[in-house]
Amino acid sequence: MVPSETLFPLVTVDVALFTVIDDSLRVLLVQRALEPERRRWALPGGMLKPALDGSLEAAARRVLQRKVSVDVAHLEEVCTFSGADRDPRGWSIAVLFCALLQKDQVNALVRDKVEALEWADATNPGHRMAFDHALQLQTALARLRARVAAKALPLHMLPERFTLTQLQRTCEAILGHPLDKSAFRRRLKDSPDLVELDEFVRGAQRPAQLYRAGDGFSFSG
Amino acid sequence: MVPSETLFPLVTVDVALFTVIDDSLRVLLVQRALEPERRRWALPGGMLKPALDGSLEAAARRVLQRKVSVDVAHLEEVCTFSGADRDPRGWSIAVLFCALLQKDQVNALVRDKVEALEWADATNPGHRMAFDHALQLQTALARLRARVAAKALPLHMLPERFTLTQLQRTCEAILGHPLDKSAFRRRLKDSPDLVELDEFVRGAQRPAQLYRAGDGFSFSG
DNA sequence: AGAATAGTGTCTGTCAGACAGTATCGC
DNA sequence: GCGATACTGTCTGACAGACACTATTCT
Repeated sequence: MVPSETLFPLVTVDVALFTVIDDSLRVLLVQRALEPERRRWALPGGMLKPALDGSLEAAARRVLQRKVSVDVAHLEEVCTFSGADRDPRGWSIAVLFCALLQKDQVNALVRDKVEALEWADATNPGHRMAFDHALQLQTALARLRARVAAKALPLHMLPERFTLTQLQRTCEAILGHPLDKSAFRRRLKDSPDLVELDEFVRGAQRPAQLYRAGDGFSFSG
Repeated sequence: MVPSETLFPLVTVDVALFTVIDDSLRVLLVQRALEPERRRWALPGGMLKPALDGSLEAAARRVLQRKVSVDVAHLEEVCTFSGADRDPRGWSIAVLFCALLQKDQVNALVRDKVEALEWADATNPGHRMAFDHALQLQTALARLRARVAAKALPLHMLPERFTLTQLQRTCEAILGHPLDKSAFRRRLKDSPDLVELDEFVRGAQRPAQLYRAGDGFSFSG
């Protein structure tokens, strides 16, 4: 215990990194290699380093870069968690971020040498989690769902070109319940966030039109 | 400059404390008594003190208690502001809170011995503000407006017993535009957040029914 | 032809804005 | 009665859920 603890809190950033795999919403968990809470599963996170980071959001990007070598398309602050008891090392602040990963980057994650990675079911991760990360995950999930329920489109989770059915499946996976196809498409018909392309996906059935994100698109802006 | 600055950021809490005076939305500003930014107007705020504060929200309550001796009914985290340049003392984090003040407590504010207080127009405070507080105010105001636009009732700004017209005027002051009376009341007709009382306000016209907040009421919950 | 998926049309209920109307007070 | 404010009724258009329908491909 260093004396500065009573003057300065520990400041960490944690990231709930979401993606959709097989129509199920997943969140990235890492198994901690160091004490405290060694071997427990946790959201990827790390200490703020003022000498390296331009802001808390930059710190979150650095953590993701270091742990999984990934640049996420969307990163958004959710809220903070603070107090003397949430981390045994002392009075601490965790700033929670919510991030969306492009589907085609899921396999680009680099497995850190010491930590195990897992894409856990976001609604039921199946591990007892470190610190207050179970609460953090619940909070980030609620924020993500609220945004999608409020008609934000999770385009940052999809490949650059995608079909409306893919988009609908992604929204359904996030929300956890099915959506009506007709209503879903009607809502998107005149959205400036979607641009109709002149390309189609061919499969074992009727071809589906491809779309891309509109130019000024932002998930929450 | 102490060397710990490169390891630990300064952590402060700032509070945008809103109320409605004369049908206009106001925010509490204080004039700084100390450097840096001495004599500039700012949102009330202060350093986090881990030895005193149970959490960042508790720190915000302590700051309000110390600066204006007031216990606010609603206090909600908005987001953080961070970086090396926002405060000349070094790399810093400000955690912004949004608070609502009961109308009948407006005059209960204690003027701190060194700082001047002012209830400034929230949309146009009329001062050049310290640090990034102009941006903070704008952000807190946007959050408040978004909540009220999403049908949250700012009952924490009203006295314990109030009329529907008072409530509507308060919402209008927050949003900055008039609301339709019929639609407003229709929406509240079956709300569990409002309880009809058996009392009326008598004036120079038809008496108005009084209401109080429902038992489990929370501005954003 | 039939399976499978893409995409559309229509009915209906809910809800909000607009606005006119009625009710009840003081003077 | 008149002014003022409280409160209500009704019309209408926007929109979302439900669900049946058509369209186009592959096998």
